Amino acid sequence: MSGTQQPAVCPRSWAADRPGGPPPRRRDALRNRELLVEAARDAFTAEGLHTSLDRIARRAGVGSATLYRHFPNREALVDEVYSSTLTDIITAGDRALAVQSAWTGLTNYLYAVFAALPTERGAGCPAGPWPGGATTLELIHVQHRRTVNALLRQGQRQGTIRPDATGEDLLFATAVLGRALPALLTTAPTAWRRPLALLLDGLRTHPAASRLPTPSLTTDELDKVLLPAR
Amino acid sequence: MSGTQQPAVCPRSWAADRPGGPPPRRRDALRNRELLVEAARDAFTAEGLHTSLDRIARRAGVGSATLYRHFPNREALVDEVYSSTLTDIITAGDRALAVQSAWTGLTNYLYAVFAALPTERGAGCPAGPWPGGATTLELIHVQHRRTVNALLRQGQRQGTIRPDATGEDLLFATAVLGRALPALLTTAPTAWRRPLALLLDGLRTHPAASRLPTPSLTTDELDKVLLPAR
Amino acid sequence: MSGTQQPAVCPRSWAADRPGGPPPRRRDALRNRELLVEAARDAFTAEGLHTSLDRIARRAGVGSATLYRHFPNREALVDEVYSSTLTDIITAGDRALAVQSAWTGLTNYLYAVFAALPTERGAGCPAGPWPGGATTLELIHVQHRRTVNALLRQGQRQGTIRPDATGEDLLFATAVLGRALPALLTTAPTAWRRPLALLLDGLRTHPAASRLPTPSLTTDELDKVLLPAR
Amino acid sequence: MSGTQQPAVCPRSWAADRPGGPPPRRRDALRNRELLVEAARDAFTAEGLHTSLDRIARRAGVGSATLYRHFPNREALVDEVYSSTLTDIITAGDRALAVQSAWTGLTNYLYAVFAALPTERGAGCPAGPWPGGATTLELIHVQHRRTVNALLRQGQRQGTIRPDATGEDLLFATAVLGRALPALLTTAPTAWRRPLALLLDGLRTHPAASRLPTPSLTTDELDKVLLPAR
DNA sequence: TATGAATGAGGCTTCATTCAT
DNA sequence: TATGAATGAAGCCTCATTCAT
Repeated sequence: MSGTQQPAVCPRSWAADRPGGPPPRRRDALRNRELLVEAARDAFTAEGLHTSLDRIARRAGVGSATLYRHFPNREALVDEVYSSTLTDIITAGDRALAVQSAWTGLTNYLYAVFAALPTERGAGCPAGPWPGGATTLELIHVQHRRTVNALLRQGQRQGTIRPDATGEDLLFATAVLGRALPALLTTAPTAWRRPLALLLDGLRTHPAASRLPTPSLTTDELDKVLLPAR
Repeated sequence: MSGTQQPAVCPRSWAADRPGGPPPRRRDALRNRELLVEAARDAFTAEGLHTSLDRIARRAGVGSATLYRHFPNREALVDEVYSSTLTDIITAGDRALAVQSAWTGLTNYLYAVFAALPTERGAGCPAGPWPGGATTLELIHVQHRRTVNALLRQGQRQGTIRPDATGEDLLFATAVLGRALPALLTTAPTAWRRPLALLLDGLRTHPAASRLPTPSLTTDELDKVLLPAR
Repeated sequence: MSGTQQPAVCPRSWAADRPGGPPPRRRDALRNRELLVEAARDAFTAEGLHTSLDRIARRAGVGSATLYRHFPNREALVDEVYSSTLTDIITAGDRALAVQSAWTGLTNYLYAVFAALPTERGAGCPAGPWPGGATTLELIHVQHRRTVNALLRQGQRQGTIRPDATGEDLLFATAVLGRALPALLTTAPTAWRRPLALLLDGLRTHPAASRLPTPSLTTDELDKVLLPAR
Repeated sequence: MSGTQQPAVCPRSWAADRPGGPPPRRRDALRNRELLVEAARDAFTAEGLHTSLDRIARRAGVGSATLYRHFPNREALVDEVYSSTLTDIITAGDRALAVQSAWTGLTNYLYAVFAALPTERGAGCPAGPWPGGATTLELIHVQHRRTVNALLRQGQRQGTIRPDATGEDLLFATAVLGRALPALLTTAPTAWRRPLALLLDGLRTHPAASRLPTPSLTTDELDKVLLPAR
């Protein structure tokens, strides 16, 4: 997604080469920090944002106090985990707003957002409601809202999006779909494309003869995705 | 039309008049059982399937041990709570399959299902993945799948539903939307209608000029629904 | 001290014989409650109001969750432990205010208060500052202040107490002395009488030829009392 | 008059010019040591003898391991912090013993001691019991005892101090009052003078018409001093 | 050497489950 | 039988102390 690091949206990435910032961290500490973020990403994706921090620490192979040294509370960890996603989403939003056709922009944008969420280099997707104070998640939400609202209004002016749809409709629908992403991750990581396409088709004024992308989930995959998590 | 009680789908409802079953319970025991199921329904709907069982017992005004006497584990309770919904869903499915137009049937069916979930006499909706082994929920899923698949195929034969959609598409989308119901309950209990309508519009071959039902969520409502849970 | 139980000041003693109140507790639960209060009294007295609640539970021979069942937080426990002391102090205050000579009243009152604190049937004495929210301790403080202020003013009007002393002087001095009581408990439980007598002698207008009460601490006792606690 | 440094009472002050001791430290090491002692003094005074050592290190701007390098355990740090106070106390004691009137000497001495405790160049005052093995505090106590005993006996011989008072009485009383100093520090740093004056008035044989020094605590100040520590 | 980092133990609190009455 | 009570395990978090750089 976002090839270049945008400093403005990367509030915590204390890169070691910043001259005026805090002194460069120790090698092993950085390694541990990485391990923790990875473990947290996995855990958040697999078990939701409310997993046991102790378990995250164990997963990362460090003591729980080490986790707390790096991240004074759950929110700080959440923020860190999702900060790269924030970058991606802002980038995708800016790009979409620059496109002539709002419809194309919206389509591209939503695909980009969903693609950014649950990948190994992206950030995973928060399962369920998130704990208060996680400012990165809130920023993501705010940015997403800004972009979606702008594109929607523009599309309605251009006549490609049904006039009775609201930003809230789209935001709610994408949030709901987004929450299902973790369940897809291991089984069918791109399966979100089809419901998204259905949603978009339902949203436009003059549906062209669109084709649903990616193959459908199989029955077994659906079972895996929906039935009791662990 | 399966108006009559189907034993096969009522695995635990030890009705007092079953001849071969356990002996008829004392009046107060039955009363307690009822209270527990009610309390559990409310609690599951309000706080998700992982609420404290202690709190459910207190809500019901009985001791926690009484809860365990009636339901040996959480799953048994979950099953019982959702068993009535199962009946509703089966009924709605049978009714839908009897309709000429599969499209009309499907539409009616889905609205009926969602309407059945979060009501006081229905069952509420499980928030998030459920604990292992909850058989009633699985049965609901099986029945739902049967109905949806049948209607979908029929609609495609009748030319009203896009041919590239699969049952899995629809099942996944409705499951995902269903998981968002609890969050809507207190704020906007019918807000699911609009995303459902969008989905259906995206699903049909020749979209008539449909109108989205119910007013949209407001921005504030959306925030309440999506932002940090309490 | 207060021979008869005064209901008004005994907010938590849910005696089993109250008809309209909560149902009588189970025998063993009451026993556990007693054990916990005893253990807490000892622990508070010996190690201050900030001891580990876990240790109190262990001392009482119950699981820590049992402690929390009986007392939802530290303050509730503190309140319970010191509620009987509150009764004593109020009683002593009322009695002192009824005496003609404010000087006699004050003397008797202070001796009574200190006697009520660190005894086996009294309540022990909070070592150091107490955690917020312990309303019984605050009530004790309020009552004590009321009584001391009244007696002091009266004594000054009667000419027996030096006019430049304030209620705050006396309250501060007694609080400071009170905080030393736990250290005395095991070694010389009445040793507070002599500093109290000195204080009172310093407080009166025409010091009669008073004698200090009780034998003085010995050198060894003083060491035990002052040197590193445990 | 012990104006000069007395080695016997300075067990840990590894001055750089001691011949037989450890080799002279590097300049920055000495600096760090100073910083640590300062930080510890502040922290002990403000938060009691049980503050987090980590916080002391951070306050001093050094790593926690540096603290441990300089002071192998908490007690060593406590000792060092209070060693300068020890000097003050010895000095004041010697001066007092040289005065003709034991009463005057005692009075001056006690005021000097209390004045020495909570100042920036003095040492602050340990709040509550101190951790085992803090030898400087013990030395302080020994010296204090020596002085108080001598003055008391002398005063009793001179007829100015009541004959039934013992050194232990006075030592206990002053210790108890001393423990309250930290609480006074921020609110009313000289408020100890009034209870001390009361005590002394209670102690002398023919009380002259003394006046209590400093204004009394106000009600609000008393509350701040006594009520729940944050 | 001085440091930041790591850690294990311990305190607090809640909860699912079992037990004594 | 139904109950309130008890419990142990687990999560959160902090701190004294030790370790690797």
